[in-house]
Order: sequence, then C-alpha cells, then structure tokens
Amino acid sequence: MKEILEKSPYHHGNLRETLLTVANEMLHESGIEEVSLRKLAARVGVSRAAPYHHFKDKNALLCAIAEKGFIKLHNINEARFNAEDISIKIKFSLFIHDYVSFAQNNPELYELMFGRTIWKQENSTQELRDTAYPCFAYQVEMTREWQKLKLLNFKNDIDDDALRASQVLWGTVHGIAKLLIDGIYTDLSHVEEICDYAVDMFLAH
Amino acid sequence: MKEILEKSPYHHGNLRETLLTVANEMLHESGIEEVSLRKLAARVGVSRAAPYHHFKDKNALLCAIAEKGFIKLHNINEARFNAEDISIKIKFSLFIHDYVSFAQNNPELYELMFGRTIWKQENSTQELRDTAYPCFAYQVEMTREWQKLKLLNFKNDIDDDALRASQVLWGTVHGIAKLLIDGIYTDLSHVEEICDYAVDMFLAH
DNA sequence: TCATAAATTTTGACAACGTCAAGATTGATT
DNA sequence: AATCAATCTTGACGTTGTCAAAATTTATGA
Repeated sequence: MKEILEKSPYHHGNLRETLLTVANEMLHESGIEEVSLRKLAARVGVSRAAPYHHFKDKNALLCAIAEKGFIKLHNINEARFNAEDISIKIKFSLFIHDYVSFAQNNPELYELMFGRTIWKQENSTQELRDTAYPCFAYQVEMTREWQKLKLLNFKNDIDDDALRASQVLWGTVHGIAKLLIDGIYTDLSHVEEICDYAVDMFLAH
Repeated sequence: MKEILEKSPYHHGNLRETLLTVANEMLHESGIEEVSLRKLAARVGVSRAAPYHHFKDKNALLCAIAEKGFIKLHNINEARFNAEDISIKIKFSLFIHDYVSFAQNNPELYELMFGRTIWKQENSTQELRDTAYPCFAYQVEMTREWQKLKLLNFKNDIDDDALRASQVLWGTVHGIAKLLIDGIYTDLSHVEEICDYAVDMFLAH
C-alpha cells in the first residue's frame, strides 16, 4: 500500500524522532530563540498542530532535547572516568577541560540543558528528571572518589563532604562555561588557560 | 496649567524612569517571562507604542534595568572591599557570601544581568557595557589585591595572574548562583555551607 | 470482511507579543 | 502667535504557542 517515496503520506511514520532531530539541528544552527514549533513543523513538512500529538507542549519538546544532551554529557564523563591508562590527576584535569569543551561545542544545547527555561517553576518533565539526576549524581560519585584519594583541596571533616565539594566543583565549571557561552567572557583564546587555573586551584598542593 | 492629579495628562512627564521602575517591579514579582512591553505600558497607563520613544526596543529597556543592577552589585562589592574593620580573610569570605546572596535576593535581576538575553549577539547597548565593564574590572582588581596578600590558593607565576584567578573565582560564584536560582540546586538550605566550602577551597592553606 | 475504535494529522481560530507608520496632542522656541 | 520638536495614540502586520473540531489513516475485533 506504500506510495512512492516522493509522495508524502498523511501519517509521517516517525514524527516524534524526526521532530527531535530537526529541532536539534535548528538549535545548533541558529540558537534557541529561533526554535519555534511552527518553523519546526514547516521544516519537517507537517502542520502546526501535528507536534502536539507527540509532545504535550513546546516545553516538553525542549525537555526531550535536553535529555539527549544529558545522555551525551554523561557518556563523556563516564568514558573519561573509567579510562584506565591515565593518572588520576590528569583524569581530573581532563574532566574539567572536557566539561567546558562540551559547553563550548554545544553552547545552545548546554544553555537549554542547564537553563531556567526547563528547570524553573515545575517546567521539567519527569522523563528529564529521570535522565538528568543520575547524571548529577555521577558527578558527586566522581568527586567522592577524588576526595578519597586526597586529590582535592577541600577540608575533609564533614559527612556530606563529597556533595558540597561537588557542588563547588560543578559550580566552577558551570560558571566558567556559562560566562563563556553567554558572551560575557568575550576573549575565547584563553579558555584552556582558565581551565588549567581552575584545576590548579582544586588540586591539593 | 497643570490639571488636578486625578487627570492623566497627555504627556506623562517622567515616563522613562517610571517605565524602568515599574518594569523592575514586574521583574521581581513574576519573572522576566512576564515582563512584556504591552503589559508594562498598560500598567503605567500608557499606550503600547509609548515606550518606543524612550527605548529603542525591548532589549534596550532590559539593558537599562540591568545597568541599575550592576550599579547595585558594584556598590555592594565596593563597600565590602573598603570596609576597614574586618580582616582580609573574613572580607573575602563575605565577598563570596554577599555575591551569592545578591543573586538569591534578586534572582530575576541577576538572571537578566548575566543572561544571554542582553549579552549575546551584539544585544548589549553601549550604556550597559560602559556600566558593566568597570564592575567586571573591579573584581579583577580585588583579586589582584588578594593575590598580592598571598591570600589565594593560586600559583603565582604568570603575568596576568589576577585576571585568570578572577575568572575562576568569578566563575565559581557565578556558577553556584546560577545553579541555585535556575532551580537545579533545589535544596536551598545549605547555601551558606556551599559558600563556606568555596571559600575554604580558595584560601591558601 | 467489515464496522468500529484509536491514532494521527489538518484547518481554523484565538490571544498575546514586538514593532512600525501615520496621525494627534502638547510643550518649547522664536 | 506661529512653528517645531517632543511625546503619545491608534491602527496594523507578522509571529508565536495553543486548542477545538474535523479529516484521514491505521489497527482492532466480531
């Protein structure tokens, strides 16, 4: 019953995935401001209201895009942390550099993943939270490991030490990343240097 | 020629300032998403297009609001840094706490001040830059002073040491602030503890 | 096989938004 | 008093997110 490929059938067949892919493209091409449901639908070749049968609203679609971002970031972290042929210090340094690089290479995605758009005022979907929280937790676990190895320059006398240390650590890389991609740190030629400086500060002397 | 107060004259008289004040109110009350030029105009009791005679566009108005925020933040920093009856270590600690407190107490304003809305893609007005840059520069100057006093846990062998140190330092407080006000750090009961942890990490041991 | 239900997509519509052009009104200047 | 600039209003346009109702296709089950 299938028509020839040129004919566009009434049912798209794989609209949900297509929407996500194309929305991601638009995000990378021209930023979050340019991602509108209508333009997305037009580009996919479908009517304005079609996306609403696959996503509750625009927010849900953005959450779904962010989800993929978290998986991507988590994979980077995990791969780096489990690499076996690198010293722990260098691993830590690479973690910092990787993190900031990820943000720089995917500025719009990073902005979305950690922006208020999807996190503020109950906007985040359950699926997003289920994907993101393990990603957050993993950062705490890595930090716990680093603490155990006395790698970091933190005092070590509180119970939830790793949580606090990780919050500061994550805060630092997140802050640097944000200041870079939001256009406040305009000189991008010294990013590596800034990261090295952060690493140096964190490492126990 | 002035009418009785109840009568609203054709010319507002002080529309620019009023717009800024009311827009600031709306920002604090319900967040940046709820600040629209039309609602603002309605609330001020003026037509939709009236604001355009005082601000080039919405972005210019937001920049003007942010300007005031930078002045406020700068004043806090300056007052703290110039206080004479406090030890340098405590001063540094207070700087960190003050900064995060400012963000927490003015989340929407902080979001605006450091968000991509006004900084990305040439959006920032000349006036905003003229106001904000000295504020940024002051942070570098404070850091330079702290470096001189060997207060910080940074290596000290590079020329623009203070700049890099300040970028990491500012990155850290900014990141913590952002994660808090964007709703990613949901447990707000340990903010002081997180700040203390950051301070401890920065201070030379 | 065929009727019926479910899934999917479309069109039409609505309110809100930022912005501009053209005109009205007022205050200031000469 | 006449003119000009500043200020404000109305009308209009295109864009956005979203919904309801209708159309179309696929799946189901008797």
